[in-house]
Amino acid sequence: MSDNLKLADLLLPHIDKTPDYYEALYPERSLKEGAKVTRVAPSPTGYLHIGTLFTSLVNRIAATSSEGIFFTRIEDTDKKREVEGGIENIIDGLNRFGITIDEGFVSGKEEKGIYGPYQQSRRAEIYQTYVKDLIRKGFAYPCFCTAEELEATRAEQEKANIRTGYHGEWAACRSLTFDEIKSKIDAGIPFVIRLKSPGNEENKVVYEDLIKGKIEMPENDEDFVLLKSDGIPTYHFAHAIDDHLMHTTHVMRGDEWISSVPKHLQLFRILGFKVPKFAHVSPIMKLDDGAKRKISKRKDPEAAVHFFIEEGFDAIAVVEYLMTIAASDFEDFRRANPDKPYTEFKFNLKKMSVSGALFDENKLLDVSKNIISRMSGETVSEKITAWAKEFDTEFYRLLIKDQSYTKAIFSIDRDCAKPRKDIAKWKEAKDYVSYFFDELFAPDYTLPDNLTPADACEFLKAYVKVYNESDDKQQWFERIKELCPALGFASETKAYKAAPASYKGHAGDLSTVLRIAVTGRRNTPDLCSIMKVLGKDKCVERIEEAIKHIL
RNA sequence: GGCCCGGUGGUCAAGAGGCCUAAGACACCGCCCUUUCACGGCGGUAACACGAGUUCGAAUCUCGUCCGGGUCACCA
Repeated sequence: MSDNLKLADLLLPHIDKTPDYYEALYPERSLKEGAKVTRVAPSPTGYLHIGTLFTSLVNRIAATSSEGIFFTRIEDTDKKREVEGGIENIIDGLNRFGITIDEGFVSGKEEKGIYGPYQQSRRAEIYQTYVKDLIRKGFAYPCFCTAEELEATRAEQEKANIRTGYHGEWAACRSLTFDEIKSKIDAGIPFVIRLKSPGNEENKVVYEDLIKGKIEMPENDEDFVLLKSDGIPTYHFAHAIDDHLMHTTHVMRGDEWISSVPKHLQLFRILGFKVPKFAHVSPIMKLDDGAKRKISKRKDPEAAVHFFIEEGFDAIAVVEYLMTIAASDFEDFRRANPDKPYTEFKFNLKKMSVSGALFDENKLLDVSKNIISRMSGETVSEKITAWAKEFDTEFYRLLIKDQSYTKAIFSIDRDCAKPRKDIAKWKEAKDYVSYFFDELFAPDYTLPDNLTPADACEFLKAYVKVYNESDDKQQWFERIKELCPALGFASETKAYKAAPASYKGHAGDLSTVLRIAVTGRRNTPDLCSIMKVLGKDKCVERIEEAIKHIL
């Protein structure tokens, strides 16, 4: 038996399968020509990050556009960084944003698909089988170096101005004999398995990135770690094995991975796997003190997608905004098809930005306003109620007290040809509708400069007498006009503008007075509708109260 | 520092050698519409990082400079 075979058995004695077993276990997928199999492979280290949402969305839409498959895989190979509930946080987060998952973890607990397990910590045996095979073939070896030794090597390299890393002659354990290894193993010294890299730094590897284009880099010659001392693989190795076995056609991930591509390419080649297409997406950036930088989990609240939910952004608004960043032609699609779901958009990798976009809250707000303006009053009312239930109990109680009243409030100036666009996030709604609830009503009775308290009150007193709840919008305004002459105001704005000196003001000014009296503010949606929702008793009560304050 | 990637208005971007006197969207400003505010309409301010080259012709191709970003782990 050759040393390599003996070594393989010595290092991984419990592994009795060969790669063939798994190759047969996970057959090719039968999908239509051109279908993309994509995935997102988060590690459960915290909350769903805006960047993860973004790449998930891109992967999802790429699969959808090609009638392919999008799956999730949990990369929990680093036990130290894992957090409780990490999988739920991420997967349920994706669900919350409407990212449908065809395969893998479809919820925090439930897994679907025949290429599993979709969690790397449960795939140890698979990785080890392939590693064992690599050892047999002389492409991998055990390394017993301690962190201190590695650090010392590094220091020495830096001092001598040599490229750092575990490569070539610096790969101390590369040339260990079988007997040396055996005695270390017998002594119980922990070890990792490293790749015996056949690469040469002088050579170039070239690959075509679907987003960035042709990229040329030095070949990998680093004997990087395949299996950590706990027998769990590093990202690089797990990526190669999993994406091969799960038949991923397009690996679309954050562009921080670009520099690792030579490692991956080498791995795929040595393992005899077909190389998937790579597309590296640029991160979402943020402006910090005038400098552009990647949104960071630690510094930026908006890194956690939960932030947007709390702020009251509708999930679909965030997704649509992300789509505008993801594809430069998405806005054209949206304009041409205002009512189609974004999932019908034909996504093309070529339309993805090469450089990272700065996160633009203004744009998000705008996208959001447009989306909300297209929702029915009922939908808006339901969504706001749902949001309040989670984040503002005081508001929630008011909203559910009388649901038809709540619905009526949010239906004003909605469901029409020119719907209002003044709500961009649910958090704003409370202030926006506060005057509909006595508990929130905080009036400011300050009159515009051109109106005197006396005129205002005289008008209000007269108005109460003629107010008819069943008037339509036109009749409603007629009432105000009719009161104008007696008060010295112009019924028609044009008349006033033609001879401002002859009047104290015009009908519009008096409607402002009424608006202030009823709502306690100068700017609101259509007053006639508001008064109808409020009801005559409440309006009269408000007007009488206002008169007391104005005088 | 080595290796990669990028650089068009404040932001996102269109742009593949002549169609560029450089689209569009957001933001900002002005006007119009209008009973307020929104909406809508019209208009405006504002950009090819810099320097060489290639070419009849460069935002577009090449090189250099500068500036940003990423990466150099038993993290992903």
